[in-house]
Amino acid sequence: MAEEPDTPERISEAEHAVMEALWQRSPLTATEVCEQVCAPRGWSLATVKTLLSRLVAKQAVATEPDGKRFLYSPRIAREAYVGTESRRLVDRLFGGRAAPLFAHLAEADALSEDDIAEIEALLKALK
Amino acid sequence: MAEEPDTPERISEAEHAVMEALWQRSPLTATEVCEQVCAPRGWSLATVKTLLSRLVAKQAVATEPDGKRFLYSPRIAREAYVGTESRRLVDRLFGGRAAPLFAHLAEADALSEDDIAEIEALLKALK
DNA sequence: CGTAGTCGATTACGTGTGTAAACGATGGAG
DNA sequence: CTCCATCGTTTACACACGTAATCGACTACG
Repeated sequence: MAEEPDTPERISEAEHAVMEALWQRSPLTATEVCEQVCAPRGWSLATVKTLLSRLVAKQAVATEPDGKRFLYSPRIAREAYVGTESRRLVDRLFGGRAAPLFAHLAEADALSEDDIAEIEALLKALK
Repeated sequence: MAEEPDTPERISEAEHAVMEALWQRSPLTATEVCEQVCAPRGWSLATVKTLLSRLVAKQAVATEPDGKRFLYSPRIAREAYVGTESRRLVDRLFGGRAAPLFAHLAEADALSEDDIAEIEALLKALK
């Protein structure tokens, strides 16, 4: 019984694209997912089906039968995914500290005016 | 002629560990790199040699003969690597905007007091 | 001078990933 | 009822990655 809390299986980049589609709107059929992601990436429906299967195996998406076909929905929250992914990067590249990442983005001119304003507001809220 | 500016070959996670050793101090021999990275990861010297070869193939590190053995040094700057990697993440997860990343880190309590202070200082400098 | 150790290069092998075709069931059109 | 369009599932395959043993060359010790 219940070891479902899940082994946090890694989601690959291609799989992530599928997750994004599902996070945007769900449940979706495989065909609908393809409509969202196939064109920009030049994928075929078959590819999307494979990715969906793998995501189901990884317990990252759930299936719900709808007549003959299945509907797919995310089983993990976007926040969780985004959280572990950014944490991984910050750990790997910046020794777990967020400030160096921020400094790097600043130096690389990756911060827009809007970004700066927004971050300023967030900072104020944090204090 | 000259397509050396390099195909921006991706550096894998294991390879990145080797790069870190070289960024910290270089040039190093394969054995010296192993001294830095083998123990924490349970790698053998053979593994490090393979990773070094692959990095040489990817033009990410340079070799310089030193008598019988080779000395390895990074051919790409840490800043460049860190830059493209963080950019990739921000693009993939936050639509290219840094502010949402920051917001996420804030919400996840991934920001220490020091981080906040440091970022505040950076912000002030940016304005 | 031969032999043991060491170095980089070559080869190996299992797994994950990207990408997809083939197959089998099934539901809807005629 | 029969056949075709669709599903999801199974199988495929090349390449990247993690991890390593082996091989051929060379050096240094004896």
